[in-house]
Amino acid sequence: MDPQPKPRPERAERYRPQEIEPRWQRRWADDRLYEASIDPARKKMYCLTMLPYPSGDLHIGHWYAMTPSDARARFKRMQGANVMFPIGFDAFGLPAENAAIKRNVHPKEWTYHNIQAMRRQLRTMGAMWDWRREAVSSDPEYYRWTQWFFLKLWEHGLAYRKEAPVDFCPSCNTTLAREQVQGDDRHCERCDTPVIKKRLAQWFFRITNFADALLDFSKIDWPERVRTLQTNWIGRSEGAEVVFKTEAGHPIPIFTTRPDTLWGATFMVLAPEHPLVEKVTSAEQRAAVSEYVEQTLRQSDIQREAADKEKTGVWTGGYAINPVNQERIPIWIADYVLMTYGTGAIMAVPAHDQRDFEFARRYALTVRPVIDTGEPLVGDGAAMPAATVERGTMIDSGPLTGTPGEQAIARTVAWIEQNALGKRAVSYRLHDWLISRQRYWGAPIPMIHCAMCGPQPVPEPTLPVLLPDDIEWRPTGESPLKYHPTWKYVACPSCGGGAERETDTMDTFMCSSWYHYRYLSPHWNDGPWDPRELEYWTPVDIYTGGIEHATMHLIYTRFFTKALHRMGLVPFDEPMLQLRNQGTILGEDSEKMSKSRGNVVAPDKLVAAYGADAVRAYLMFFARWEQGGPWSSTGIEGVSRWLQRVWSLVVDEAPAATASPEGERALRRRLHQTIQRVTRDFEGFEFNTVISSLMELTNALIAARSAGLGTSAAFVEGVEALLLMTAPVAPHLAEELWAFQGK
RNA sequence: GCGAAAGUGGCGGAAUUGGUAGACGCGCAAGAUUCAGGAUCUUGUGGCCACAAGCCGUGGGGGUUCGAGUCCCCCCUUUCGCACCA
Repeated sequence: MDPQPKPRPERAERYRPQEIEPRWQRRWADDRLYEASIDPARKKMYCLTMLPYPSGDLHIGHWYAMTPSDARARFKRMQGANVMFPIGFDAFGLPAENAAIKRNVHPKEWTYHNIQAMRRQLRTMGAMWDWRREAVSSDPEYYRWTQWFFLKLWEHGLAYRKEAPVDFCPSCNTTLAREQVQGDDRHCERCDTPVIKKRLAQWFFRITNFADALLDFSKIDWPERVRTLQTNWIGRSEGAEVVFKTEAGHPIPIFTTRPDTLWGATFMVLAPEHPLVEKVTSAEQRAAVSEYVEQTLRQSDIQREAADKEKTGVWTGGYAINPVNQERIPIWIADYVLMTYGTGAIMAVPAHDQRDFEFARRYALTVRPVIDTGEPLVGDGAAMPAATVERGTMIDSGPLTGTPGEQAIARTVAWIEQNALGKRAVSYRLHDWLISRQRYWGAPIPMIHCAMCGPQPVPEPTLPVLLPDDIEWRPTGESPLKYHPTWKYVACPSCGGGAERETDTMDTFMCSSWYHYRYLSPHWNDGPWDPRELEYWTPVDIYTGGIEHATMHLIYTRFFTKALHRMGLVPFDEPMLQLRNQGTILGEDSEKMSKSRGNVVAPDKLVAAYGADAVRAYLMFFARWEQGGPWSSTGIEGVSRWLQRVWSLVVDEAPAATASPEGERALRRRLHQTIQRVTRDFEGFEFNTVISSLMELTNALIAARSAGLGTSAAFVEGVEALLLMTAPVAPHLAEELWAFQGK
């Protein structure tokens, strides 16, 4: 090291981020510094942050998600990894269509205009985006492959069409999107009529085929919270399916987790929508049953599923036969039984299930204990205060009477199977993924309906099925594609006869399930990706974004990759090896930021006032990243002052030198402690302590310089290391000072 | 109701493995500079106490230990998740 200070180039003496930041951003772009290319000699690192929806304005939440992710990607790059950090837009979706209806702008125009604006804002972050890899999900060259994947899923039996209930307004005579149904009484947003559920043929993906695979997190390092959310969402229960029969002989399969209580079933309950309700209802009960069913159909799921609600139901007049003891038991309908879980029918065992117990008490139905839990038993159950749900010895249970609690379920299941009354079964809360949207601004589902041949896939070479631009906005609630004068009419690819295109589009979560693959080669025309890029870069090494997607995007994308793996398209079955979630940034009043509250923090203004580096550093400093917290306008000034101090540390002349081997030793010690801590904390996404360690080092260097060590080797080393460690956080400042020092 | 996590100054938050609690920053106070304000710099800043000494102090109560923010038990509070899932 040269102990003499270098002659300093003419340069502004004050730190002016607004002047240096655009200059370095241009320079990095000109040098193609962050364009990542395949390099087998280096360790690759695919760093991914969730792609934004092009709402038209980048808010502070985007900065909070993206800039610390960028800092970590930069840290990895400085450690020698070949880092790819791409960006793109999740560009299909409802807001574009709403803008079209409200303001008469075409969704395409609205979307691409917003993308332009957001690209500009994204550039001000000073992030190491590899713009060559940018992908926009509404580009035909993108959705061509979204459609292609749909066809692959169809070919492999993972896509299917089935009737499913949708919200329907009986007055407007149309289906409604979820957002168009309002209020507790679930009324139509246009005419205030309460909506009803209507069955409509829609497309599904068989995500339930992967339910057990999705419960296995052993290959990925994802936060516990997300794993719990997904596990609960999938909701796996083990038990048995047992087939009851109506008196007329119609089978009624039921699912139970407590087959050991079969002998205690004193009635059955069907969901009001259950297809057998019609058949079992007696003439005398028909009126009461119809009324109850209609009433239920109007209720929202939330109302229906409120646990504290008093249980209601109606007897159908029909009876079923319990297959284990041939007992004749009444069949009821009640809305506490859900058509969407299990088989939509239950055996009710009031003695050992609290819900059945409450129902039985209300309607004076028999309660018969068949499990001895050690509590004093009351013969016929009439005096039980509540259901006993614990395991215990089976009593009054025919051939299995006396079976101890630990073996009760296993033995009963074996007995059921031997006697062909049912079988071991697993039930999930997770349902198949409904991907049909009665909307325009999405990827058209590439299927053709032929009256002769049934649903036919659009032939691959003719993809993409392009969205027509000339669309009329009618307030129908149905896909505008349906009303296009010509678009849907095509020849059947199989028989050549007249046929119609599917007019629904795909859920945008389909587009975002695979975007990390399109980033590899966004303009590749021979497939969804360039296989060489796939081989080198995937899977994603680190994924960052909000936890609000835990049971949507983050489940869908795992399903998607597992499906691709099963089809042999990718060699792994998890898309992202490591996941980290940032918290939420609140307004200065500790409330959620919202325009109506007026507590929104605009990053553009902050950049103008303090520079991107200060915004980046403050977002990393003010709270634990996973936790988030309220914004502070004075807090960012503190961080800005720190950057000013780093600036003057490098730029200002040092005072007269004094030799101090002791002081140098202490400084080196501090430096190496800092290096160790900063490395460890970057590794663990603990950005707040990265910054505080850097502040401490800065303060120590300032103190050392005042003490006369400003020209010592230890000081020069310290400043150099400080700039290197600051670079991921405040890249523009670090570049400028590095250049200033003539490095 | 069930499950999980967390409670540290006026505030955001630090404290590898049990080893000087409160790093770093905000705020506040005093001083310097300034016509003034702002900005900047210096010093101080957990509580009690005039100061020092000293004592107290990591939600509350008990315990283990030479030593507890950290480990164990009970209670309180907050946040998050699930919530008729048969």
